[in-house]
Parts: sequence; structure tokens; C-alpha cells
Amino acid sequence: MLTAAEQVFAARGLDASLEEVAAAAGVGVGTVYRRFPSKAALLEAVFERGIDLGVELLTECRELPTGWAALTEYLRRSLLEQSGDRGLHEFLYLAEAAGLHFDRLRTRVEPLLTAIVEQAKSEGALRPDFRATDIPPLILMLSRLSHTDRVLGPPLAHRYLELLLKGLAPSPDPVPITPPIDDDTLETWFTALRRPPRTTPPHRTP
Amino acid sequence: MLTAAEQVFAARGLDASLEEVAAAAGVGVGTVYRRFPSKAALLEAVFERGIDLGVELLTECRELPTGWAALTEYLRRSLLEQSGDRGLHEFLYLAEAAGLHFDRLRTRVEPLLTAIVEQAKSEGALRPDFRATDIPPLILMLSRLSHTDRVLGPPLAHRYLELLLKGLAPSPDPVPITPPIDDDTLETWFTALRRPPRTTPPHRTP
DNA sequence: CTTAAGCGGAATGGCGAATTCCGGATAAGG
DNA sequence: CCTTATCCGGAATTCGCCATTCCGCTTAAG
Repeated sequence: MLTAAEQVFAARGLDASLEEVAAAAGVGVGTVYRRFPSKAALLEAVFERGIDLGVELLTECRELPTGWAALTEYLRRSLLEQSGDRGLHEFLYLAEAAGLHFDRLRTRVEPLLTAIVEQAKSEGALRPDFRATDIPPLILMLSRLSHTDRVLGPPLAHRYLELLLKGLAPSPDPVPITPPIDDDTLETWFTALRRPPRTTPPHRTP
Repeated sequence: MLTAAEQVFAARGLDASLEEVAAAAGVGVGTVYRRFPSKAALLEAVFERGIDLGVELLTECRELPTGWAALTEYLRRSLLEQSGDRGLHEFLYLAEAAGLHFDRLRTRVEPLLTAIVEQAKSEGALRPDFRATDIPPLILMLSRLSHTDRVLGPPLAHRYLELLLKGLAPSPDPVPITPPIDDDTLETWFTALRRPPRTTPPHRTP
């Protein structure tokens, strides 16, 4: 059932109704509610697992011989797997809901990304001004295409990923490009995201 | 008022309520309805203008001395201006609504894009396997970042555009990348988009 | 002062979706 | 085979959220 939920949210986005989830799981809505007290709880479970899968993928990729290989492999597979799903992106997109999980994302995912990026740089395969925090936005934007169209999107995303990768090599003439987000700004942003927990009493509890 | 509508739809997406639009324009909803008979009509007007602006921008860019300059300038400015807005993207994203306008987009915008791309290729500045139809998806994905965050997004989009542009140069060793959409597929897709006009009688008309 | 046009924004009506709840199905126990 | 405690499916219930409508007030011309 959790698997069905993952697929539905990935395909239809967070607005997918529980009825759709139930149908996909081959059960009735009532049954979904017996397993998860609310839609929020179900989403929580789905994203928890999403993060786990991401960490797992990252760990796997780190075993590749070079940092560059790890980086490219991670990006490629991210676009194919759960990271490319619409639900996760809307999740990151919706500030209110996201606040909760950003800590976990940062704690568990960021160190792995940094390690890979640093390794790739030390190999001279990656331009020095690239940063680990560039990766989530890259995945976010590339997977946008998958959401526009399930059929055309994924190949296109890969096409543009390949173009992008060509741009990631250190240039002989290090023309500076627009700088990435600096850490302070990022911190401020995360903090802002955590602010509004939004009162959500979708139904009375008499 | 149309300007206010553009801004609101750009910022909040197509789901923005007319109340928001009215507030932004500093008027009441009633006044909006006196100018446009329905929300659909307002959207129609907004996108009509969006296309006009796009054509105008493209025409301006064509006057630059090289095709490459025209291409990069167009991409850069698209990300700043209306093409980078959320409303237009949701518009393209929502198949039903889009059908109407695709014809106009293709008729008016595509030829200009093709001309620029061909010129840039003939200058040897652009890899030969790049195509005019790659441009809309590129803008689409880059502007995704602006939608995630109004403050961080635009600079990031430009950062990744610059990386991407580095990847667009013809490579000395022409390693083939994932091919773009072929014309037939694109045609099929457009046709599919035109299919469901969706019956939308949001209110009774007694 | 009268009156008509233009407005703002409260009131209406529907829709879609989360949550609740009940009647029937299933299966263990006697 | 009958009884009864569980477990389900999915219809029914409520909400919240808009698009759209409508009416009383303001404004200013006549």
C-alpha cells in the first residue's frame, strides 16, 4: 500500500486524492485510514522512505571508483528513480510541509553529496566553483520535464543532463559564472521554511 | 489590471483566485468581471499578451550580430521576463488549456527559434545536434527554480543556464548524446493535447 | 437635488476531497 | 452448520475553496 501511495503521489502529485491511492492499492479508502490516521501521516511515511532510498542510492554511488563517476551516476539514477518524482518535488516546493524534513535531508543527504563533490574536484574532473548544494536544484529542474510529460520528459531530462555535465568540466579559462547560494542565505531560507506550520484542521473532531 | 493579473498568475500559478487578482489590481472582484466575462477570458488575454511579448523579445534578439549571441540573450532574458513565469508554465503544463494556444506558439515562435538556432550552428558556435525544439523544454526546466523560490530561484537559474551554455558548444569529439524529440513524436503530442476540451460549466446560467 | 453609472465586496452555489461510519464479507470457534 | 468478532469497501457527510452573481453605496454629471 505504501508502494502504491508512492507511485500515485509520484505520478499525480501531492494533490492526488486518497481515493486514487486506495484504488491503486486495490483497497477501499477506509482501509487506508486503518493503516494511516490521516493523509498527512501517509505522506510523512512516503517521504521518510524517499529519503531512505536517496541515501541508499548515494551510498551505492560512492562505491564507484571516481567521484566524477559517482556524481554522474547519482544524477542519472536520481532522474530515473524516486528523486524524479512529482510528489517529492511538490513536497520541496511547498514550504509549509517541507520544514519538517529539511533537517533530515540536510543531516543525512548533504554530507554524502559534499563528499562526492569534493572527491570529483580533487580528481580535476569537476569545476572548482561547483558545490554540493547545487545538486538538489539541478535535480529539481531536470525532473521538471518528467512532470510535464511522462513519455517525453525522462529522455529529455537526460539529454539536458548530458549537456549540463559537459558544462561541469573545469574550463581551461576559468570564466566565473553566477555564484551558487551562499551558506548564510541557504540557512535563512531553511529557517523561513520552518516558520509557518499552518493550522490544518480539515475536519471537526467532535 | 491585466498587468496585475499577469503578476499574480506568474507568482501564484493558474490556481490564483480572482480575489487575489482583484486585490493586486486594487479593485473588487466585481470590477474584474466587468472587464473580463470569466476567469478563462482573463487567462486568455494574459497568455495572448505573453506570446506577443515572447515574439517581441525574440525579434529583438535576432538583431544581435551573431546567432549565438541571439540565442544566449534570448534564454537569459526569457528567464527574467514573462517566459519564466509560473502561470505560463502551468499553462503549458495543463494539457487541456494549452491545446488552444499551441498552434499560435508553433506558428509564431518556432520559426524564429529555428532561424536563430540555424544561424548559431552555421557560425560553428552551437553543437549540430541541438534543435530549436530543445529551447522550450530548457526554459521550462530552468524556470522551475524561480517557482520554488522567488529570491533564490532566478540567480540559480542563471547559474545553471551558464553551465548549460558551456555544454552547448560543439565538442571536439562529437560524442552523441540522447537525441531530442523527433518531429513525429512532437506532432503526436500536440495532437493529444488538443483532444480534451473539458466541459467546464462552473456555474449554472439560468 | 436627482439620477444613472461604476464599484466593492458580501452572498450564493458547486465541486472536489478528507474523514467517518455502517452494512456486509470473512473466517475462527463452537 | 451456526455464531460472532474482525476487517473491508465504499457511500455519505462535511468542509473549505473559489467562480460567479448581485445589491446597496459612492460619485459626479445634469
